[in-house]
Amino acid sequence: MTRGTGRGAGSAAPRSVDVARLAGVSQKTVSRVFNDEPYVSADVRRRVLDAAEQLGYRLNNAARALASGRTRSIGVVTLGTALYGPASLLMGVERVVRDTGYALRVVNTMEGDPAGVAGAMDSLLDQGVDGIVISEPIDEQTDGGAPALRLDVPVLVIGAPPPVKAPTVLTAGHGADLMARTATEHLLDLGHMTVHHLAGPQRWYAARDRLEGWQAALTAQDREVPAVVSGDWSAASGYRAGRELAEDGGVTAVFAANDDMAIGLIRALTEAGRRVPEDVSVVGFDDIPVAAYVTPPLTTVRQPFDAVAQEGLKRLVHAIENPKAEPLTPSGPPVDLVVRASTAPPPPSRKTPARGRRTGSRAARASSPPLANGGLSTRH
Amino acid sequence: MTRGTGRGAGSAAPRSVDVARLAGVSQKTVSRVFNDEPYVSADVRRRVLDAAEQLGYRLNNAARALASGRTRSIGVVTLGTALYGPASLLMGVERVVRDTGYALRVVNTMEGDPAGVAGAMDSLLDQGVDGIVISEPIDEQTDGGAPALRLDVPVLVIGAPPPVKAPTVLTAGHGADLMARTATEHLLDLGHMTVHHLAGPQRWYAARDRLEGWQAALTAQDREVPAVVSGDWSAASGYRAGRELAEDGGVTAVFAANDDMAIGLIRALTEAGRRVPEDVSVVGFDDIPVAAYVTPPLTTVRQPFDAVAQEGLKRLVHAIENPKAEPLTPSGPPVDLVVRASTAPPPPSRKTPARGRRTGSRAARASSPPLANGGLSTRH
DNA sequence: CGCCCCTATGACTGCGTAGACATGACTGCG
DNA sequence: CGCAGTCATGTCTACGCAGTCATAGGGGCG
Repeated sequence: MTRGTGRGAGSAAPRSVDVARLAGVSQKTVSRVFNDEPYVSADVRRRVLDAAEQLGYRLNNAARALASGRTRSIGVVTLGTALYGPASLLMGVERVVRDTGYALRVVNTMEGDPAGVAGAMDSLLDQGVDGIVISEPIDEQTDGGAPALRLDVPVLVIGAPPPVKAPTVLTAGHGADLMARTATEHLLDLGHMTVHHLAGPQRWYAARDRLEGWQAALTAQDREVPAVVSGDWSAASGYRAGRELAEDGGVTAVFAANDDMAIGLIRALTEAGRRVPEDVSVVGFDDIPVAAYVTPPLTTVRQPFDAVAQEGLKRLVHAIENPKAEPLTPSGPPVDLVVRASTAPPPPSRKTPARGRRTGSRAARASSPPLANGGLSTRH
Repeated sequence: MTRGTGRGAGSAAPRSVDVARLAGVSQKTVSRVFNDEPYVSADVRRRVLDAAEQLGYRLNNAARALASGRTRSIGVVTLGTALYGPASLLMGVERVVRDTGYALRVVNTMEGDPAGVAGAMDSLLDQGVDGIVISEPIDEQTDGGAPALRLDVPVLVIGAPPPVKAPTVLTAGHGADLMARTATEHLLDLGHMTVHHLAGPQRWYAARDRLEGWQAALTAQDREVPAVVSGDWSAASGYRAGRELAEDGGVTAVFAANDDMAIGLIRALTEAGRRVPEDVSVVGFDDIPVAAYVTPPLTTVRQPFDAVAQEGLKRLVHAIENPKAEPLTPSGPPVDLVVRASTAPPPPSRKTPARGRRTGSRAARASSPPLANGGLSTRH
């Protein structure tokens, strides 16, 4: 019963007529069997499948697509990065796509890519996909009103307001603002007067979304909204931001837009002699796999990538196969704050931003303490 | 000069005949223009391109594939994980594939997936790819001699001995053993008597490769080869391993098969009161983006993912387009050890494994010290 | 008992392109 | 001046499948 993979060298690939001949039926009947069409007797179906296996027959997708007008494939536009977020999302999408019987075509966009998302989608359309998933559309030329793309296939945009015109436009992955808000509130609840924000690049919707959630949490409680420091998602940029923030003695809590930046930030703070979490609390975002094991274990917000991918794809496939009304209201992803050891109540003494400007020469005093909870995470 | 993306609703997609009619030439000439065939006058080419733009024409890939027998696409089999290594490799592959004018189809395999790599390749063959890239073939049924797959397209296997039979089988990404050896030697050079190894899952070729490099380094210098501790690439498994290793006072240096495990390991050691790098040195593998910013900054080995992808793909495409001799001997990737602060000479005193069995109750003594080099990395 | 509908199958054809071959126009050269 | 060779273009058709319609047998039911 082993799958007949490949065919012997030399002979050309068998076609459906060959199978038909061997099974003693018409080519069309073979087609019927392989498409699970009704009105095929059990006996004929058996004969056809046997013949097909014997010959090592497999449907020719090109011919199939040409004849039917559908490619049974879905294209994905992702960022060309190995960042945990985009990568996880892609993996989630792949799984769902394959489960639904579609094939996956992938095109990256690089930040700074002149063609950008438009070029990527174009490339997918060239390939004739039946639907498109856009993950984090960062468009270079977003300045003006980039002439919204017009497509003729349904589109699912993850995490951003759609820059496209298409028969169906779905969105998924909203709710990051809520999660950001929860993270910020966690810090306020611990007693911090306010919370600083280490933002991601503002061209990313995900970054803007988190920033808004942070702002909302602060203004809802009438807290001062400190100036935003920005990074580029990398730990290196978090480190740079951390050096700045370390100079401001008034900083007692920081919400970083992702875990990598949070880790860089913590390093900078530590080197500057600000202990985490005793002097400064830090919250990250994403819950990358190492978050629980860095020093100190990082309090962060877990993103439900799989759920987002699955839920969104389900709706996309539905839209592809039923070009009627767009149903299925998206379900909001659950907020999942993971509290570990990088957050704590603020230091008691200091009340007004003590402008104790520290010089770099003192930096070596750092020492990060042991963690109370042994690095295990607790959910919220 | 904006690209004419999409077409107006209602009207069907224009075909090459439509373009031909408008340009006053034959359909075949349109085909010639779009395939960059020779023997088309500049004038005609212009007219055709103008007509095509005017109509918003784009080649129909299905028809093209059917007529030519080639899909101009390459399939990739990856692990369904967001692990830094596989994800980086995928991104690298995508870029190169698109640069060479091919489309990318992706299929994941999950560890534990019954269909496994065989199923994934099958799915790609169904889609009619012109070539296949397999990244880290972990096959469940590798026990016996899994009936090697037979394919009719060239295959590039990254990081493993090929489990397939195909017209052309290329490999890339070897050399991890060398890098592992270098990492191990770095520790020996610092004065450690021997080096322990925290290995990855042995079903992964990458894991076996690194283990071999480590062994080679030790035996080349007649060092004792300690028992191997294994993990599953995750920081969590590294943490578990770290708890074991922490009980053995003789451990002064550990080479972990990837950075995530190294980070978990360091955490466990730290919690157990073993300081890194004063008491125990740790080297990782991969140089993930946060490696420079964890505490302490991680000494690790950088993998040249992009170079491997690019070099391998170049050869694959060559094999696809020239079904003749397989040329282009692969170039070995450069070893790139990044020395940071997680490695140091061994503690002076202890000469023989001082069986000073420490109890967990003392764990809270940990304290990780400041780093000399401010978290910046230095190359080797 | 005859009519109609449902099941099971086949014949024919179109999908849009590229390959094989044909056809003219032109060039260069003996 | 004529013939071979090159360039530029056209004609015809296969690629392998799924849609459409046609056909033929078999009940159910009035």
